[in-house]
Amino acid sequence: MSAKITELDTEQLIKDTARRIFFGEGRFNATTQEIADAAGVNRTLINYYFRSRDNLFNTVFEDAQKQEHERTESIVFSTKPLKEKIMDYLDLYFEQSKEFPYLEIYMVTQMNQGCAYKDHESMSRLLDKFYLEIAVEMDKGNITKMRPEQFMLNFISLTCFPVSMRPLLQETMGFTPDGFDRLIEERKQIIMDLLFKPE
Amino acid sequence: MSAKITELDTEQLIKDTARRIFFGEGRFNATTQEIADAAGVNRTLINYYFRSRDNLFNTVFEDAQKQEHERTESIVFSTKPLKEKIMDYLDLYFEQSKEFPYLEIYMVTQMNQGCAYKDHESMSRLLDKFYLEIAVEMDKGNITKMRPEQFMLNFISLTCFPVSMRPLLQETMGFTPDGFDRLIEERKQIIMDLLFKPE
DNA sequence: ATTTTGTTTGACATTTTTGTCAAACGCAAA
DNA sequence: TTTGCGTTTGACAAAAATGTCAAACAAAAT
Repeated sequence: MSAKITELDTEQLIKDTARRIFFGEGRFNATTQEIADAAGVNRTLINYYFRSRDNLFNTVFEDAQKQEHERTESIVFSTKPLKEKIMDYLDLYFEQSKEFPYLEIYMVTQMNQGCAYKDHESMSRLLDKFYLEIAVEMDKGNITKMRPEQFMLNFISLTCFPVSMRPLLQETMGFTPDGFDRLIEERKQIIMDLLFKPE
Repeated sequence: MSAKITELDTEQLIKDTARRIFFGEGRFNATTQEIADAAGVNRTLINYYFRSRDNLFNTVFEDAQKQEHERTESIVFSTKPLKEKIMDYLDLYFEQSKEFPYLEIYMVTQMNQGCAYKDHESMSRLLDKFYLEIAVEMDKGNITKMRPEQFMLNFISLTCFPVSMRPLLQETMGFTPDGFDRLIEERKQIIMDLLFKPE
């Protein structure tokens, strides 16, 4: 019944390192050895704390999923008007994408390998709330009328794609890392202008 | 000096199968055994025709890159007006995405693992041409003024993201496969309306 | 000081995946 | 028929990655 005080929990250290390698560096099939090395621990500890490699992967995956969900929830269920919520989300997303640019892509590949989404319940509550607010703004004439799902897709696409596909886009479109950062920063305003009608 | 007439070239069959597994099913770390099985050939043939697994992967990757590039080129360098080019691209993209939804994601992960983009030369010619046409339309007042790169990003994001992230979106947003197909089909018009000002 | 408990380690076993090779095969040319 | 040649195969070797285990260790509890 200890819990080691000397340094940060080894278990957490392994998780953090794995997360960085997966979502930060995009090295989705890093070996347990590589993760252990990066964390500066013995590889066997991965088995000690997480039975198997698969288990570590799932744990890290689910943690990230949960965290992202919570952050989104706290924005969507705040009392601010929709427009501000969307700006908040843009800030949050572009910020976290600096640390973990590959998170969504990883989720897609996982999703595809039979890893189902966990919390349908709360996700659909979140979507319902969001769709409702969108519909209201459409009635007020602040947003072009369309199915709320389409608005949602527009919003997410414009926000996430440049971040998720950054390596590809940066390479093919011929940007320097700095240049691309500036491009992303500029996008906040451009996205808002696309989503909402001018006043 | 034969070239086997009985059935399609084995070499091509392997390539096609690998392509389907990578880009069609998103199983990016399929083993050579799995690919051979899917193609209905002996695994050793992969080594016979493509020396190594890596070599097969690269070949398939470069072929796809080249093919996509050619198709894009033929649209961008056609004589049609910009608006029609963009509609053509939407059609092309949504069509091919039915067969290979994971192509872009695969490229991103590859890109990240040190696989550089090949044909910078012709890509930048293509982009220049495109940017020029966009600028002209902006002057005419048909497109909201912004950096052409941003317009490009908007266009690609709106088009590619829903396709690339389909497994994730479908799952989290609670769509049936058919429902999502309809959503995608509806998007063509929605994207056009977002990109161009109403006449 | 000794025991206990949770952690860490290295050596080893197992499993998975890839690569090699000689022999078999089938077909067309000599 | 036989020879030559590209293709195909299964058995085997090698490599890479994961998982297990007993023993060492270190710190707290007795």
